Amino acid sequence: MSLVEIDDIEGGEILSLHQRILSDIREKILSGAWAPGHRIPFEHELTAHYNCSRMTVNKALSQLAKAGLIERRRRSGSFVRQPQSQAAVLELHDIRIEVEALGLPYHYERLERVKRRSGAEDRALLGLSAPGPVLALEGLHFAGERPFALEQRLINLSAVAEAGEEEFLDIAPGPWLIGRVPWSEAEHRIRAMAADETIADALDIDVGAPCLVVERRTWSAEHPVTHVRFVYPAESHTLVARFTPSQG
Amino acid sequence: MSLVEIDDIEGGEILSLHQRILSDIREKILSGAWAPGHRIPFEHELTAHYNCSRMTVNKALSQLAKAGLIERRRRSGSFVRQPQSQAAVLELHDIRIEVEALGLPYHYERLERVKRRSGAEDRALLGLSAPGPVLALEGLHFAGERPFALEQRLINLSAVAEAGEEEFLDIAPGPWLIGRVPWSEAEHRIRAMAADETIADALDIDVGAPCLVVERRTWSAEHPVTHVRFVYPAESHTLVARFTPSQG
DNA sequence: CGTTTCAATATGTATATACATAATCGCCGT
DNA sequence: ACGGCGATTATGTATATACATATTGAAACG
Repeated sequence: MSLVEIDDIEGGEILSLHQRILSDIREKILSGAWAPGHRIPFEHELTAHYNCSRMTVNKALSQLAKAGLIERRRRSGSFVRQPQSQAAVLELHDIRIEVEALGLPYHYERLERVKRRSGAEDRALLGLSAPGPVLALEGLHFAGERPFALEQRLINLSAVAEAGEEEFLDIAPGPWLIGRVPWSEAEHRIRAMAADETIADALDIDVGAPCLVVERRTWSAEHPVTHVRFVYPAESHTLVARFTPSQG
Repeated sequence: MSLVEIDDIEGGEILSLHQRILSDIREKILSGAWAPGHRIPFEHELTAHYNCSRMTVNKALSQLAKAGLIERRRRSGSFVRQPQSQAAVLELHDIRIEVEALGLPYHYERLERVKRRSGAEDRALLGLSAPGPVLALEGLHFAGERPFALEQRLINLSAVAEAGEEEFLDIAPGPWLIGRVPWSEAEHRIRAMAADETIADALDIDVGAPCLVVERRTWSAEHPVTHVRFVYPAESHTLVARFTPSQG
């Protein structure tokens, strides 16, 4: 397979040259080093840089083009595209990735954290029949300095006890959970809603402004794990779900 | 570019060999001719069938694999994969069924019907590169006496000529199309938006009220078929998508 | 001065070839 | 029968090469 050892970002991984080129360029774009509109090196320059054939470079670039990260123009070269805020509904979306795909710095900020015995409302949201300990979290995802999404989350501590020890001060609970709890089932509810005062305040928009609300319940082996509600200002967000492939 | 003329569904389009192979196989799989688990021809067989090099076939198959339609196993061949749990969001959209599930009488009412040559905006929505005839429809779906959703639709008459003869007075174009045109690909965009005057008027809600907007583009064998936008008043509608993780 | 033409250039697609890798089948010896 | 070993096979990745196509910029022309 003609493999090449590469010192990758985290711990030496073995990547094919093709993948190496792909991830190099992707990294440059997502990190913002190459801003939208920037002309990326010509195929023949990359060919020289990686010391490989043009076919290999071409394959990588074609793939990036199909993924929508770059745009290729004959005779002119290849350019970093203006990103569109998109997320596949079908994947458990990671807001960090969405934000970074926009070329903006991401951070998370906790607003509230309460441990309590589940009330009726908590149980309805989680789908629990018996009372038990839950962790209620509220936090803001930022794109640059602007709030990008408000997150309101319940975690069933009977299913994920370790979560009770976490502060979630500046790490979002989503990625944390995904790394720890294998989910077996999820349900999304998507709707529009007018911002009430709490939401308007958090997201810095007007009361009554339209918002997109995505709620997700997740189960692991029949046990409810978490319920989360993401609230996005309407202008900032479109969900995209595509069926049958366009690959990336 | 070594182009090949293909007699395609409507009006000869020019496809590269690579794309021809891709869509051929995709069609076979999506139509059900090759069921999940079926072993698709070996690369060398396709090479012979299309009279091209293995690289070309390989590229197409790799793409299908990345798209998740097929699975490739060394020494064994390539197999059609079990379909992914994607149907969730897709199936949601027969509005009659949604309404009837609520126990309310359903009917559809046409507001507008215009046949025209596609302008720039039409082409952008449909994803067409060249101008051609389109049918623009606007209609209302009712639940009982109340408007349930506003539908704004474009149909590419180059792909579905018969649609030009239909009046769509009280039958919705969605079900009509589904019965006639096998779709091979669809894209959903979901967002929230404030009602403008047109929408508020049609749906009998206030200007500025939040709405859920679901847009769908559908292709059949690489041909754009239709673009449709459903606008729901926020209170009336929640999308639900349930799924389990699919490996791969 | 504007327009037409043409060559240069970067990408797009295809070829033939080569070797690596993973999985399977069948052979073999115990 | 059983387990291991090598040959076979299909895919995976890469090479060098060739020619097509779109677009740009500059030269030639009226």
